[in-house]
Amino acid sequence: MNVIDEAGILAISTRLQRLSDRIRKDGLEIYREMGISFEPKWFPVIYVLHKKNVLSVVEIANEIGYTHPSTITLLKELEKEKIIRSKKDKADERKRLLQLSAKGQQLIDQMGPAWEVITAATADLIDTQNNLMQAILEVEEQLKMKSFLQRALVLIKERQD
Amino acid sequence: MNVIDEAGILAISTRLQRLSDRIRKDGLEIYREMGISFEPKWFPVIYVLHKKNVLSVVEIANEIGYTHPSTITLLKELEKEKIIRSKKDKADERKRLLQLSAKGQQLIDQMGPAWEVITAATADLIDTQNNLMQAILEVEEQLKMKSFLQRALVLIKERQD
DNA sequence: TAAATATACGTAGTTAACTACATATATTTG
DNA sequence: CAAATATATGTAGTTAACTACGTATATTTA
Repeated sequence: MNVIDEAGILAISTRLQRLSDRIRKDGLEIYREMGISFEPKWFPVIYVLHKKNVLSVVEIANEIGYTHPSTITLLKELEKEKIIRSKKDKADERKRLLQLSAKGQQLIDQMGPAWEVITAATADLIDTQNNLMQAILEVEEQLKMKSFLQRALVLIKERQD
Repeated sequence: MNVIDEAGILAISTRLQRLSDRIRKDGLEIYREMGISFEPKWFPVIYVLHKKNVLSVVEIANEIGYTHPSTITLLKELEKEKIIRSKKDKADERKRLLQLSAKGQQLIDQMGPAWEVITAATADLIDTQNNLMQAILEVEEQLKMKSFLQRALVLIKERQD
């Protein structure tokens, strides 16, 4: 990956994705290694239901930052696995409310130690001069202030003058 | 995305992907804004052929860090767009050699300014206390020394003792 | 309060990467 | 030098996200 490495900042999106992928793949292995039948892609949904108890489809989607169709696909899988269950909201018939099942609760208990391991291993991995997690947080702050596109548009405008 | 944000380091893979996606989408807009008909996903291939002139399929795949089937799909698209062309390697009949076409070269010339803008806008975006590009480089170095999985396995082993 | 709009959920199809497998040519080895 | 192995390319099918669009219910407004 010589050339992409040389391209540096210009290929930052590709690099971020590559890194994400690598970490996710190893994440799957870690769960396996610890005897937990769990897919990393389920993490956001499981985690949010663990923290918030009962949420609707769109609420979950917003919390985890996915679109609702993607979320629905995940929810279907998790319901099939009997990790979560759903019921209609009586107050608002449009809504479907999701929560962890007993099996899901058990899974959470099992996952506690795995999460500790993953957290510690990640902390170990990113403990460098420029901390990756901090960098992500800082860039997300920057994006809140001004999007990447807006920054570029300013530069394009400057060039035209 | 409150909860995922709170999960912090535990959801780092999700965060990296989200960031990559956001930058890529704005990247597409930047090219459009500058009147260049170009998709960000083509970048790695175009860039490597710009730098190295003539390469085989697998050489390109290795350079850009994708699998060869993914690379073949990209090459097909680019050939259809007449941005690159290919010929058999006479010395090794298994190989197909790729290079930029005249149209591809023109595209490169057009893209120079866009790359400058993207580079500058990215530099602006990630110029925070913990520099994202540096953090990526450092983590990649860490991974070379010891994979994420290996780090986790050490911790799992410690727990068992 | 009927009509217009907004919200919640769902389905269908797309995208951009992947893995697994197949085939052709080249290289190495018994 | 024939057989085994390695390399290069290609195809088929999968995955995990997406966008676009449709329907049902709730809310707002003329």
